[in-house]
Amino acid sequence: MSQQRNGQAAGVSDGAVFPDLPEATVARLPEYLRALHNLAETGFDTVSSEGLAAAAGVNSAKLRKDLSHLGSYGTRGVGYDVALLIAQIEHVLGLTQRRAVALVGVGNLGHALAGYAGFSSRGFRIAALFDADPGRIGERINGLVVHDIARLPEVVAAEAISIAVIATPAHAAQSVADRLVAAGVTSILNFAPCVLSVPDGVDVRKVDLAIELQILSFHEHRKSALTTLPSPTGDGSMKIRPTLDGEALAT
Amino acid sequence: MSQQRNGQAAGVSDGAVFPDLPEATVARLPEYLRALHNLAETGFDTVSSEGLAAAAGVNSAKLRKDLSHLGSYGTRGVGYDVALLIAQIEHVLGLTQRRAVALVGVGNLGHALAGYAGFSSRGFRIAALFDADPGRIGERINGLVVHDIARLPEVVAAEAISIAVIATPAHAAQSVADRLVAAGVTSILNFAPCVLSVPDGVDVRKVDLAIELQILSFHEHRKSALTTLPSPTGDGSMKIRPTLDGEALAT
DNA sequence: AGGCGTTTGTGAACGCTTGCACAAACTCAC
DNA sequence: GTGAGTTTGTGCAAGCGTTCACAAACGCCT
Ligand SMILES: NC(=O)c1ccc[n+]([C@@H]2O[C@H](COP(=O)([O-])OP(=O)(O)OC[C@H]3O[C@@H](n4cnc5c(N)ncnc54)[C@H](O)[C@@H]3O)[C@@H](O)[C@H]2O)c1
Ligand SMILES: NC(=O)c1ccc[n+]([C@@H]2O[C@H](COP(=O)([O-])OP(=O)(O)OC[C@H]3O[C@@H](n4cnc5c(N)ncnc54)[C@H](O)[C@@H]3O)[C@@H](O)[C@H]2O)c1
Repeated sequence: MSQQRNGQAAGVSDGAVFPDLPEATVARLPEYLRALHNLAETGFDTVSSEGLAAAAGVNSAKLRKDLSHLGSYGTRGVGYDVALLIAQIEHVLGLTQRRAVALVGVGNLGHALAGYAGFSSRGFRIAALFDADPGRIGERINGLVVHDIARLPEVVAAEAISIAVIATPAHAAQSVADRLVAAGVTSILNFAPCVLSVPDGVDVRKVDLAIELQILSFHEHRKSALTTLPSPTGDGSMKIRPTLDGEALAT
Repeated sequence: MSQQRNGQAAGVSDGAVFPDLPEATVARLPEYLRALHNLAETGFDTVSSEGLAAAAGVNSAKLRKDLSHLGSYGTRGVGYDVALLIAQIEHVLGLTQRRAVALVGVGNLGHALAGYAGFSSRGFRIAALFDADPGRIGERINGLVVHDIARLPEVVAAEAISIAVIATPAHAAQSVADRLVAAGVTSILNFAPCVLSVPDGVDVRKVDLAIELQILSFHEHRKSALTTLPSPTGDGSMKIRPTLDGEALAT
């Protein structure tokens, strides 16, 4: 309603905090945010839905509908104010303050994550590292010391940690998740290839590299199968390469 | 139709190769496959849709509908033959032969990926590593030598690579993608936080860690906002902790 | 002030996805 | 062989997400 511009959170906290934002929209807001930051660095003050949609790689109608869920922050005939929209999305995503994140499992992958600069530039701070290997405990990585996993409750409470990343082997992941939940963590990002069971109220998202590759593999499989059948409509845009699968031929 | 059991691909390649498999189903097949492998190692010969659904973390009706798209590979009153279903899903996903994957950008993350054992156990083989940094070229990682990115066309052709992983900084990713496509790669898994533009016929999937965390952050934000309002239905399962956001209070 | 080109916000239609519920099909015991 | 119990495969309806298309709103130029 009132358009005062006292930094972020301009006249938004007057109602509920978007209890019914569609999940698909939530998943895209971070993409818009990244695109907006790029635009801001490039010097843009405003951007049209068409322009932002292109930068984020989505349909412009979808973008407008997504943003309309947050309220009316665009100006017809002009577009969206980049800085205002950044502040608005960051507010909705709860990024107005930097969130503390715990990382459990400082192995191969964990080391890379611990040293990743993209965390802090996008609203997060790795606040603590944990491992169970006595040989790893005490090691310093990027200014952080690796704690014994036994100290989880203590450190989680002290650092006000609510989000954790699991980068342990799969066989340890459920046990780690249980301990995280017991320590008060309510959001988990899981890199181990297994399903985690957690109580209601705890969110889990997973990243499984092999699954992504297998989905790509399916489409590769489908593409190479198409080259074996003469296309009824020779569209010409498909590059016909010798099939590497050689499987449909084996019948 | 005919139920001969000549290893994998039993009487399937007689039609088209699943041109209309729903995308949501394709994304879940790898989950089922992983769960099935676990079950097979645990000694299960058959599994019910209920059991497999629980192991994969999905609804059993959804699982049955997904599998029904592949054909009838279950036995009513019994369940699914684990080994047969594994072979079937692997066939559909195009995993009957190990696929060669190129990895571009052997930095922090790339090192972890290059040493990851989960690739080879799930149908893939890292066939080549590439980087642009002269200091990195020639380095040996896990038995593989890091090639100059300039040798991309040559190596991609020699190793029959159709899938590539991009683990370079974001500012280099589009250029790398262009070179990959030019070299004949038709599927890309992108870890750089940026949108890639590729021609039709090339598939891109992205993994963005910060996006996952920001989605979790949204739900954290929503949860902590709920604790400030007295819940109309005190369900008791929600653990009320002092709000760490302190933002809804600032109004 | 008024008209014109531009862009947002959104109603409505469409397609995809999910979940229920149940008949058909199978095994096993006797 | 028959009946009881179990589990698959699927029609159907409800929900969710996407896209189109357009009126309302805005800036700008005259
Ligand atoms: N390396 C990759 O590129 C990659 C890619 C995708 C997924 N993953 C998955 O990420 C996970 C980690 O992979 P990695 O290559 O880093 O493995 P890793 O073996 O190198 O590291 C695992 C770490 O977890 C620690 N750990 C084991 N049990 C623990 C416990 N109970 N509590 C705390 N810490 C414990 C180990 O001490 C070790 O430091 C695995 O599940 C793997 O499948 C890895
Ligand atoms: N490190 C992580 O945990 C992590 C997590 C999520 C996403 N990412 C993303 O993954 C990417 C890599 O991250 P990183 O931490 O490994 O960065 P890094 O700087 O450690 O490694 C990047 C590597 O890419 C190489 N490179 C640069 N330009 C190249 C080009 N044109 N062709 C080929 N190689 C090139 C560099 O020489 C370097 O070896 C980044 O986009 C990052 O945002 C990293």
